[in-house]
Formats: sequence, C-alpha cells, structure tokens
Amino acid sequence: MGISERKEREKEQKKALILQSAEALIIEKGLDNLNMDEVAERAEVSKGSLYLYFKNKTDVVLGICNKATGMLSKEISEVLTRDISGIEMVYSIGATFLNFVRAHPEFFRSMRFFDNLKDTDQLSESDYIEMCQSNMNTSFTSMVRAIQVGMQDGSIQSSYDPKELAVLLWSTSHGLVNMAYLHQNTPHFQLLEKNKIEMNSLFEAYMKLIGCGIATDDDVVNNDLKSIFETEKK
Amino acid sequence: MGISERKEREKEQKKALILQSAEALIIEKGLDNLNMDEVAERAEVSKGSLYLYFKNKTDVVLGICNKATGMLSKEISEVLTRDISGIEMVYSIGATFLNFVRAHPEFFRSMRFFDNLKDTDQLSESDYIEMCQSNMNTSFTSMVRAIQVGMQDGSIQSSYDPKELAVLLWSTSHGLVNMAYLHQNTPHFQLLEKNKIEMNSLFEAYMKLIGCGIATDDDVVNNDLKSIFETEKK
DNA sequence: GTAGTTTTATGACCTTAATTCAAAAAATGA
DNA sequence: TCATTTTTTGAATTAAGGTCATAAAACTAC
Repeated sequence: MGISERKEREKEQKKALILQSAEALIIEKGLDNLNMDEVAERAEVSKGSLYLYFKNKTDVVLGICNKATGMLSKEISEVLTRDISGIEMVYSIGATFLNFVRAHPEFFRSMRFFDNLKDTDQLSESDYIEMCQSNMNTSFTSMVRAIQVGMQDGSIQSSYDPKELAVLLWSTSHGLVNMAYLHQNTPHFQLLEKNKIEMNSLFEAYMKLIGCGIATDDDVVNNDLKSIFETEKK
Repeated sequence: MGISERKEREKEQKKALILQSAEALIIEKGLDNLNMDEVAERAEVSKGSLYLYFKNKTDVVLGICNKATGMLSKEISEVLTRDISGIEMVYSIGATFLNFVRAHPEFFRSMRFFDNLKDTDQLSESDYIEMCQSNMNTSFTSMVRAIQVGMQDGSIQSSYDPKELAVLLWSTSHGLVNMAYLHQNTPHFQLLEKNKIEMNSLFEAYMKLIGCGIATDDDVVNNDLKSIFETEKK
C-alpha cells in the first residue's frame, strides 16, 4: 500500500511550497507584513487549505525560522571543519553569525519571533518548535566544540568551563549581532551613527576584548581579524 | 488666560491615568495581550476618548516604554554618584540592568517593542519615540562616563575609545540580559537549564571576561563581585 | 442666566486579518 | 460505476484596532 506514503510525500511537498511562498513574501515585504491571504494566493491554494497544512500563522513563521536556524547552524558547523586553531574557530563563528544576519535580516527576525514566543501563545503547538530548538542547539554545540578544540590546542585558556564560556560568547555575540541588525534595519536606532562607530571595527574590538579574556598569552590575536572577515564572505 | 494651561494639565493627567491602566494590564496579562478595549474600560473612558489622547496602540506602548527607559536610566545614573572606581561603576551598571529586567520583565519587553519598530510602522509618529531615545541615550552616556572615570582613576585601560567601548559593553550586556529575560519568561528557552548554568555565575563570568580585557593589571577584579550584586538589590 | 460656540466624550460602526466550517470536488476501492 | 473517504474551497465568523457622526460639557459674550 504505497498510497499513504505518496500522500505523505505530496503533503510535505505542498507544505514546502507554501513555505516558499511565505518566505518570498517575507523577503519582499518583511515579516511584520506577512499576510495569510497573500500566502494562500501566492502558493495557489485556498485559505482553507493553508490551515490544512499549517496550524496557524505562528506555525508558518516557525517553518521559516526552522529554515533560518537550519541554514545558520549549517554554516556554523562548517567552521569546525577548517584547519584553524580553536580560538580562530570562535572568531569565525562570530563572524559567520554577523554576516548571516546582515545577509538575511528577515530570517534573523523570524528567529527572534521564535525566541519571543511565550506560553500564552498556547496555539503555537507547532512541530517546528522542536526542530528550531534542535538547530539552535547544534549551533551552540559547535561553539562548545570550538572552545574545546581551543583548550586542547592551547589557544584558549583552560580555566573556564567550556559550556559556560560558550553561553557567554553566545549571548554576548547575540547582543552585538542584534545591534548590527537594528543598525541596519530600524531607522530610529542611531547609537552607532551618533557615535560615529563602524560595525566592523566594533566587531573587531569585541574580538579583541574577548581575546584578552580567553586567549592564552601566546595567542592573543589582535591583528589578522580582517582576514577572518574576508574568509566568511562567499 | 490660565484656562488653556489648566486644560493642558488635565490632559496630561488623563494621559497618565490611561497609561497607568495600560501598565496594570500589561503587568497582569503581558504586553502581548494588551487590548485597547480593556485599557479604555480600566481607565473609565470610552474607546473614542482613548484615541483622543493616544494616536494608536503603539503610542500607548511607547508611553509605557518611556516610563521603563526613564526608570532604568535613573537607576543607572545613580551609580555614577557612588564613591567607587570607574570599573566598579561599569560592573554596577551591568548589574543594575540585569536586576531591572528581572524585576520588570514586561517593561523590558516594551523596550524591545520600541527597538523593533520599523519605518513600516509609519503610524508610530509618537512623541514618545524621542523621549525613549533620550532616556536610552542618558543610560548610554552614563556608561561612557563610567568608562571615562575609570580611565581617569586608572582602573580602566586608556587604550580604548571610550564611546566604542561603551557601545561594546552596552550591546554585549544587552545580549546577556536578554538571555536572562528569555530564561525567566519563555518556557521553551532552555539553554541555561540544559547546561546547568546559573545566571548569576554567568554574569560573574561576564564581568571577569571583560575585566581581563579592559581593567588595568593592578585592578583585575575577579572577586568581590557578589558584594556588587548585593548592593544593587534594594 | 441664557444662547451660541468651541471643546471634549461617546459608543455604534467600520475595517482588516486570522481562523473556521459546511458543502463541494477529487481520489480511492470494490 | 457508485459508495466512501479524503481533500479543497471560499463564504462566514470572530476579534481587535481604529473612526466618526452625534451628544454632552465647558466656555464666552451678552
């Protein structure tokens, strides 16, 4: 009985098609202006069908977030395959994150949408929640691995707890990257302009700052950061 | 002709009354569930009147954000009046921020709402925007001042640009504080639980990390952090 | 005090966008 | 080919933000 399998496959295809439409609309008009009517129209299904494939609008957005977190975690994992020291991996992961947000601001917005879900959004019993969590966890684990590599190869101090350090770098780089997002996408955020600060030099200062804190004495990298930046840009 | 002044005053009072109602509702039910009908009912005005005093819902939320940023900036400015070294001020500002978010999560949420406004929210030509910006700028300036004090009293390295360093500490602490918010308020954020990490020890690690990066050699504070924490709690 | 004018308040109504559901269409299986 | 199950549809419902003609109140002038 191969029919149910075929139907399952077709269902997944249609879900993917709908998500593609939603993604296109989000990139065109921004996540805030996503409209279920338009998604249905663009995907060439009726509004009723939309709700056959997705529980609600949140479910659709989380579908996008799943793609976003998947892309990011893949890019981050890739850093671990390079033939570089642990601390360079840490820098590169940060740069990857920053470049991702610059290149895909609306994907980043969908990630923040996910972050902001409260239990009050009871409806959001979306299957994507688990998948997004898993993707984010993969990224986080990559950070932990990079730190472990660094401790092993002697480029990062062993005095920290790797996981705690990873959370710390994770959250602080999140703060920095979020600022880059605001700088680029919200007109009334003018902290950088007002103080005549370039995002890139800020990122370098960040690297330098954490470099001082975590690198071993013979591995304080405060030059060569630009080369890392270049590496990230495809 | 004191009448127009009196009317102006009465108008301000009514705006304040409405904002109080909105604030109470937000604290009760969360910012996401804020409802204009309920605000009107709670403030004992008609819905029509509500829109006489506020341009739209965004305007109301920004009114709350104005209060939130005002409170925070006041608490932060207060740190500058203490008889402590510059680097201790920097630590205390961070701790103040963290404690503020823990104590007033919905206020923090209103601040993020403000951050997230895009030009697409054209309607939000709210007078509060400027006020919120000004409040945030006050907080930021306090951070710059603390750094300048530290450079002057010798507790912070003079090799950084004070403003750039302030932006860096601002954004990274924002990231950390945001994580604290998510940890406390969104059930599906489990990074800390999963890795068995306490927010307080994370904050201490943050202080230690930036301490290594910015403090002068004779001023690397890696103990005494708990005492700073205690000071913040009223 | 009263009549006219301006200001303020009201709630029924409008609009938009998410969501539902009874009925129709398509697919399946005998 | 027809009965049954599955899928699709779009009109209808609902919820919430926002508007506006009308009424009430406050003010001004006589």
